[in-house]
Amino acid sequence: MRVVRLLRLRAALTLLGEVPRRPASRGVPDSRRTQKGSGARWEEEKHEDGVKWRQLEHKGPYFAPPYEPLPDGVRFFYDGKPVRLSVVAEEVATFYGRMLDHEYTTKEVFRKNFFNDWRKKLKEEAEKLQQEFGYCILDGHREKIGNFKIEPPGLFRGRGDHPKMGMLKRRIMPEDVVINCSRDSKIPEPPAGHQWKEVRSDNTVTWLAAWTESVQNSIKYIMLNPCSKLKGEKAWQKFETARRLRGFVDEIRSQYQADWKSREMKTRQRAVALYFIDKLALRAGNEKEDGEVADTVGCCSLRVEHVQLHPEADGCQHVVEFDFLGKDCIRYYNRVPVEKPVYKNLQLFMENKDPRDDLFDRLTTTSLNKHLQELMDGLTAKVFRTYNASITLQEQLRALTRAEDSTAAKILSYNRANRVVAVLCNHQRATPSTFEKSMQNLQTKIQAKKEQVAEARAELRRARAEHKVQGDGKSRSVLEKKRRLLEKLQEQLAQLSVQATDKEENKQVALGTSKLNYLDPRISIA
DNA sequence: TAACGAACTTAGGATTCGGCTG
DNA sequence: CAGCCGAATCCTAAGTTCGTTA
Repeated sequence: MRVVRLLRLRAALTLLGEVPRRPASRGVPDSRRTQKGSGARWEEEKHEDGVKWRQLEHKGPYFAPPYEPLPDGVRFFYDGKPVRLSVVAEEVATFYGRMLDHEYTTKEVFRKNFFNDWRKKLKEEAEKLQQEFGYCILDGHREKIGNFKIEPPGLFRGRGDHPKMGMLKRRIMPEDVVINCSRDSKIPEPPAGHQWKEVRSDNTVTWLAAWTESVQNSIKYIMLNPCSKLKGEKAWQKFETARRLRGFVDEIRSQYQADWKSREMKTRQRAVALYFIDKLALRAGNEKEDGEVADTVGCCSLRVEHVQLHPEADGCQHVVEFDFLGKDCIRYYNRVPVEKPVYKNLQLFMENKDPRDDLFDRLTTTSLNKHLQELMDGLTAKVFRTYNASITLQEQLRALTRAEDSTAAKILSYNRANRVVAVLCNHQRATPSTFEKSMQNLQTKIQAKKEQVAEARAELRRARAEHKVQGDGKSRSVLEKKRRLLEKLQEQLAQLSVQATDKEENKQVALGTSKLNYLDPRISIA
């Protein structure tokens, strides 16, 4: 399966072609609101600065029908909860409902067949929606949209200790939605009896529709799927920037090391922060408005209470202990030995401060990124995460694999390398709810295998004794067979315990995020 | 220059899919 | 051949970055 995926990636990559140059200026070009000639060929596209498309046509977002109470006596429940059904699914459900009194419905086969077909109907409908609303035409090509459904209303549940949890996320109506498409395209039809808030034609942005969400008052967008050319090229550029960093990183490192001794406090703080971003792959850490969102931090927003200094720990000198909640309220806990000047600087930064004070009080993400921009065109804090994730993957793969390995061995090594990256980036997950059970199953298997091994060992001993007595060819071949059996079983046992270790180590590590966002596919392919 | 806002990427949990196994 | 389990996909929250505005 994974091999197939890589092949697909390869195909996608060869399609990507030349990487467009980054626009020199991000100012709004003249073409912002005007329609330039359409129908240009895909490969020959050369957009002016900041222009994302020449032609964009789509059906607008899909609005799920609003809830209407069903007439008395017509209610559908699943697992004790009322469910809302589409017209078709509802009709099929009534077919079953009409037969409730009949003894058919007590028959397992009848129930199963009905349920399977009913589910098929729901699936068909999802496919129909995907076909109708799930694609747009961008510069003459049909592209998949990432999220074409308007988010349904509900109670907001932020992550972690969110001050706004439980607030109502109100229903979005067409009157809330701004549509973005080509001026000369077929303007999407709003649902019957409604109007769009606005229809505009801005080809300097990539979104197709947008609305303001009612809990945080932020804008939500409908955008293209990651497999689209637009997103693919952007991802390609991201990895190109990370690759370029490789040529600068040595010098950047010597520079920030030198800056640890700068006379200016601001520079020292920046140098220590950058060291953490580089070495530990911490996020930039923008300031957040408190009371509006959960209290989480990144590098620049670390507070004194988030670090502890140990002159000596774990047999190392100058150990820094980090303990804070990062993005999505995922805990970051790490003890790292650092260079002496870093340690001394941290002592200095923490002097005469309260636990709630900023560790880097002279530093903001803006000033840090401004500095990085001067060191390399396009360099920002997050590039270090991409760079370090990709370089780590490459090094791990180099160390773990050799060309003659079997595909299975390569996949295992790839997963190992992937895991090292996920740990670096602190990509965690909740231990799966099924973990205990499946681990138990595995342990049972291991136990059984151990018994088999013991049994085989005893049999081998017996065969050996037998051979000593008999000394003929037949007893020798029995002995050999027992020996091979024992070896095979021992190998299987080893395999199982590796599996168990793997499972245990993986239980809290999420591999998907790094695979998706940080690992340059070209490294995987190579 | 700080605050704000827009646009885009990155993230974990829930849900669905699909291949494997006993 | 169902039932299990990990992977893929969906969903949308939570970040980063950069331009604009006060």
